[in-house]
Amino acid sequence: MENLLFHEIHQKSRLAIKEVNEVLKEYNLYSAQWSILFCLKQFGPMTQKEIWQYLNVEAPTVTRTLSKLEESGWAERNEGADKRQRIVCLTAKAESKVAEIEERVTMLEEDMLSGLSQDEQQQLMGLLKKIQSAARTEKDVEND
Amino acid sequence: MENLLFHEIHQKSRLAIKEVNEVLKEYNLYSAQWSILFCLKQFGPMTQKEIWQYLNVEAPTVTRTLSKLEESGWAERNEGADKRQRIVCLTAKAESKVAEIEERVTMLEEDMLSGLSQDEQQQLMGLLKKIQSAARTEKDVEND
DNA sequence: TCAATATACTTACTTAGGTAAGTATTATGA
DNA sequence: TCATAATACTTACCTAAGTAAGTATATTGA
Repeated sequence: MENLLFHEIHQKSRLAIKEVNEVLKEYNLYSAQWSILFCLKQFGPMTQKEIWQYLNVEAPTVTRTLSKLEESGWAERNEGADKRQRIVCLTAKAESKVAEIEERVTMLEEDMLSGLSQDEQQQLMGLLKKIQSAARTEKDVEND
Repeated sequence: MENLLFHEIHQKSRLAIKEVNEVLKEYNLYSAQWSILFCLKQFGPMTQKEIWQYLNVEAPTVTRTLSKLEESGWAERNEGADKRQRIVCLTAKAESKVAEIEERVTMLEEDMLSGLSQDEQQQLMGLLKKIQSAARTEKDVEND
């Protein structure tokens, strides 16, 4: 990565994960696991496909992370009507903890963003969204 | 990761790595390996510590990546005056290829950023830099 | 001087994510 | 109907990066 912008994005991504993990340590969780718990809290029971589509990762990533969440008693996978699907939901333990964790993580993120005004945060988001795949060059955008 | 800003940063970080890897595939390289080659091209021979400090990663990460670069004939590690240190440099093969790779990667990155004006790119950089470790809250900043 | 400490790097183990290929189930079309 | 194709998930293998602990060399201070 040599454009300084991408370098900086990569750095901040790693920093955020590191700091979130520091908070999650107390719950024996990691950032990727938390992202799934948060997802389930927000949307209720979901198939694995719905999870990886929402998080924009590949299917195997979710399979692996869910295996750990299941082992550690945060999530459950049940057979769906379509037997290929597995319906994922939070366990009782998770239900009782997720709100507390969310609060802690939100506070951390607000701290990390405390150097930016609300306006700047929105600006930042807007600018990030303009970064696109190189497969989609200027011409392609016309076909939206 | 639940603040949408951090989610977006994480997504773009992964997207950039994925696309850079696509270009590097042709050279049998990966993004982390390229970041070290680029570093050596820019600064000349360096110790491993200088590399991991510049890239802001941990020492073991550089050890591992260099082992692969050495195996595949892109980098060399020589003993320094201080025998604890290993002085890293590019091989002849690397010297002859690095400029070409840099051009390809730069073009890709420009494509990905083509939706942003020069001004917006600088804005984005400035905003990213304002994201800080939560260990450094507002009060701490005073002590700079 | 030389024992204690610090430094540079490595090793072992873990999470996170990607691709490719495999399995089981469902949907489709001749 | 039933062979073929598509879908949902899993498995195996790879890169990337972190922490903790280990090794070898260099530095420091009593």
